Amino acid sequence: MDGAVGADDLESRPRPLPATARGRRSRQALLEAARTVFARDGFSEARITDIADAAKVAHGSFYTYFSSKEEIFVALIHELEEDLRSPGRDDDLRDGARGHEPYESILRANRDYLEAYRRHSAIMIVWEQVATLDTQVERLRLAASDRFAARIEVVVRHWQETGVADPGLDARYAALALTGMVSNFVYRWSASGADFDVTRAAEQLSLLWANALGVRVPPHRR
Amino acid sequence: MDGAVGADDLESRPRPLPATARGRRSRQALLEAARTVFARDGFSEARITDIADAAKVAHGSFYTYFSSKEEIFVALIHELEEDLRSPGRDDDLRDGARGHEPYESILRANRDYLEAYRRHSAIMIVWEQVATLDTQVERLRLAASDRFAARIEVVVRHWQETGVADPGLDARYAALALTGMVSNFVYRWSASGADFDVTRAAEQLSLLWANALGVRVPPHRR
Amino acid sequence: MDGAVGADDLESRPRPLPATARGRRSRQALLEAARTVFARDGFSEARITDIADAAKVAHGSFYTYFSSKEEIFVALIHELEEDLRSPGRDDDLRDGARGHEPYESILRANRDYLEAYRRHSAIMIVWEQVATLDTQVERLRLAASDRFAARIEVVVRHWQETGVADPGLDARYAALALTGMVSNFVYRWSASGADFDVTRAAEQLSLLWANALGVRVPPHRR
Amino acid sequence: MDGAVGADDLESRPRPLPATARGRRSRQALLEAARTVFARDGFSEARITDIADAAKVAHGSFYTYFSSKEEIFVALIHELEEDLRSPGRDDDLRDGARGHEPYESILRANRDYLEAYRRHSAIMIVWEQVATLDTQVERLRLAASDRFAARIEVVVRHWQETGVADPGLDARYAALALTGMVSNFVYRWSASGADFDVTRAAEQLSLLWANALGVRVPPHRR
DNA sequence: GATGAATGAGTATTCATTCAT
DNA sequence: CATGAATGAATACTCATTCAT
Repeated sequence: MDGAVGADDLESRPRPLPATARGRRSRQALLEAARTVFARDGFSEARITDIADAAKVAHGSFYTYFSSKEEIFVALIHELEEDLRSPGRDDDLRDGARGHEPYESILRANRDYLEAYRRHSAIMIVWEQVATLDTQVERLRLAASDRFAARIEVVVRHWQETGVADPGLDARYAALALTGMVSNFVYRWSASGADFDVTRAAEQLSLLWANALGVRVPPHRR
Repeated sequence: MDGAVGADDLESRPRPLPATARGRRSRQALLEAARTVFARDGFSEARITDIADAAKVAHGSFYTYFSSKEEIFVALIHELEEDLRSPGRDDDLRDGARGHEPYESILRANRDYLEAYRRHSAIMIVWEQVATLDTQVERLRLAASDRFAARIEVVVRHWQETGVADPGLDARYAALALTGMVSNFVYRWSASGADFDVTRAAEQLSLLWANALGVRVPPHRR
Repeated sequence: MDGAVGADDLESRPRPLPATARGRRSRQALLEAARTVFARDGFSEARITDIADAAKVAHGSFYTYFSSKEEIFVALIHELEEDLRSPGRDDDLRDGARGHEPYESILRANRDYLEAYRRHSAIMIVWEQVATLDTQVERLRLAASDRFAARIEVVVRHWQETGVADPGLDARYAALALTGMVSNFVYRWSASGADFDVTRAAEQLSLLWANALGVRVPPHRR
Repeated sequence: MDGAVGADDLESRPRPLPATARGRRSRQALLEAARTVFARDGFSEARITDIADAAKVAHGSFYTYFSSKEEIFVALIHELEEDLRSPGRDDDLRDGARGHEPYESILRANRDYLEAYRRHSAIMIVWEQVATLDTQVERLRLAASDRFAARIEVVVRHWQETGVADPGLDARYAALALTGMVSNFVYRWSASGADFDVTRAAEQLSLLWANALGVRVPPHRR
C-alpha cells in the first residue's frame, strides 16, 4: 500500500446510512465482523456467510447494507482512511515546505506512515491483495499512491527550487520511487510476519530518502 | 516482484519429467497455455479447463503433469527464473565489488532488472497476485526478494568498508529498502498499464540509489 | 444386518433440526427421497443429484441438511431404528427371563425380528452394503449386533442358571452365533430376492435355537 | 461368506492363460498385486492403477489379462477356491454320512472352515463387500452358500432317516440356518478386527449345531 | 428491517479404458 | 507383448444472491 489513502471520487456514491438505530447497529456489526474475517482469512477466502455469522445477523441482512464483498471492503477502507489521515499527517511535509528543517519533516512523515501502517497491518495487507483482484480497488490503491506521490513531488520540486534538494533529479521519478520504497519496505516486513522497530526503520528510511534527494541531514541524525 | 527470483529449496520436489517425447510436448504445451491464460485472465479467473483447451489436450491430461493451478504456476515461475537469471545479471554488482566504477554497476543492475521485468511483465504482475493468495508462492517471493537484498547488502557493506558508501547507514535496511524501491517502482508502473522508458527510469533510480548510499555519481551522469 | 439396531453414541452429534416448518419439510422430503433412491440404486450408485431431484429441492439444498451421502444414510438408519425398536420388541426376551415359557419368548422375538426386517428389507440390504464401504456405518452395524447379542447373552446365562438351558455352553459364543444365524438367514433370503414365509421361518429358526440351547420345546411346537 | 465356494458355471469362460512365460509372469504379478491391494483398500477404493503399479507393469498391460476390476477379482476367488477346497474338506461331512461319529464330522468340518477363512480373512471380507456391489459376484456367493447348504441338507436328511437327527426339523431350513450361523460368526469376528481361538470357536459352534439338530454329543465333548 | 431457507451456476477432479509407438 | 500418455464422462460441492414469511 503506497502512501496515504482516499479516493472517494472513484467509486459510486455510498448508500445513505440506515435510518433506524437498529439498522446502524447491524451495519456496524457487519463492518467489524468483516474487518476480523478479512484479517483472518484474506479477501478471497472470506465468505459473506462467515461475515454475517460473525456479525450475528442473518445472511440475508448482509444485502440490506452492502451489495457485495467488494463493497463492504471499500467501506472498510473508508473507515480506515479516517485514521490514516490522522491530524497532523497531511501537514508533515507541507511543514517542510514552510521552512522547517526538511530532514525532520521527512522523518516525521515516515514515522507517522509506518505507525499507521502497523496499526492496521492486517487489513493493509489484505488491501494489497484485493488490489490484485478487483479493478476498482486497484484503481483506488494506485490513485492513493499517485496522489501521495504527487504531493511529495510538489515538495521535492519546492526543495529543488530553494536549493535544498539536488536539482538534477526528476522530481516525478523521485517521488514515485521514494514513496514506493517506504510502502514496499513496510509491506514486505509486515507480510513476512515479523515485527519491526518503527523508530529505527523510520530513521534509516529517512536517511536514505534525504541522501537520495540530496537533502542535508543534521549531523546528530547520522 | 522484488529483485531476482529462485527458491527451488522451498517447494516439494517436482515430479520427474515425462519419459516420452510426446509427454514432454504435452507438458510444454500446458506450460505455454498457462502462461497465456494467466497473463490474460489473472490467476483467480484462470480455469484449468481453459489452460487444457488452449494447450489442445484433454482436461484430464492436465492432471498427468500438474496437480493444481498453483503447481503449474510454480513450474512457470521456475522457467521464468532461467531468463531472469540471464548470464551477466548475477555479476552486475559483483563487478562493482571488484573495482569497477560503482555507479556503473548500479546502473547496469537496475537496467537489467527493469528490462527483464518488462519482458515478462504480464506474468510478473500475476506473480504478485498469486503471492497474496498462496502461501507457498508468497514464501517463494519473499525468499527471492530477501536473497536479492542479501546480495546487495554484501555489496553495500563492501562499499562502506572501502569508503565508497556512507558508513552511517545500516546496510541491511538500505539493501531492503533500495531493492524494494526498484521492484515497487516497476510493478506500479507496469500495473498501471503504462509503458515506460527503461533507460530514463534506470538512470533516475540509479541516481537515487547512488545518492542514498552516498556513492559518487560521475559528473556526466547527473 | 444382525439383530436390533441403534448406536447413537457412535457418531458425531447431529446438526439441530431446521428452525422453520419449511425447513423441516425439506429435510423430511430429502430423507424420504433418499430411502427410495437407496432402495432402488444401492448406495454406491445413488447420486446426490437424484436424491435432490426426487425430493424436488435444488441440489444445493441437500447440503443445507446433510454433508454427504453417508450422513443422510446414517440419518435414515436412525429413523429406521424407531420402527425396529417398536413397542414390545425389547421385552420379548426379558419376558422370557421373567418366567414365561422360554420357547415362546424365543419364537416371539424371532418373529418380530423377521417381520421388521422384511418391512424394511430393501434398506436393510443397503445397510449391509454400506457397512462394507463406510467405517462409521460398519461400526454402527457391529455395535448394534453386539448390543443385541449381549442382551441375548444375559438371557441365556439366566436360563442356564435356572436350569432351562444347557449349562455346558459358553453363553457368549451361543449368543453371538444364534443372533447371527437369524440375521444371516433373513439377509440371505432377502438378498436372493425371494420372499419367505415368516411364520414357518420363525418356527424353524426358533426350533433350532431352542434345541441348540437345550431349551425345552413344547410338544405341540414340534 | 457362507460355506465353501466355487461356482465356475456362473461366469463366462475364463480366457486362456498367456502363451509366453513372460505373459504368465505378468498375469501372476497382477493377481498377487490385486490380492494385496484389495486386502488393503477394499474393492471400491482399489484402483486398477494401483494394482498395475504394485505389479510393476504398465497400466495398459492390465487389460491384456483382465478386462475389469471385477474380472480380476473373480480370478482371485478362483485361486482361493483351490485352497478352500483343500483335500479332505469336502469329505468331512460325507464321512459323517458314512458312519463315523456324526458330531466329530461336524466338528472337523467347522474347524476346517474356520481355519480356511482365517487364512484368507482379508480377502474373504472383501468378497463379502464385492458381493454387495456386483451382481455376478453376488450370485457367485449365494450359489456357493446354497451349494454348501444343499450338501449339508443331504447329510441332515440322511441323519434324520437314520435316527441320528431330530426328524421334526425341516432339513432345508436347518441347513441354511446352520451354515449361515458359522459363516456369519466368523465374518463378524474377523470384520471386528479381533482374532479368535479357532479350536474353542469350532467346539462351541459344533455343540450348538449338534444340539440344534438333535445329534448326540459325545460326553467328553461337553 | 430481519430471518434463514432455497436456488443453481460454475468447475475441479478422478480414473477406467483406449491406442499409438 | 509392453508401454504410458491421452481421453473425457460423470458428479460432487460451494456459496453468492434472492425472496417468502
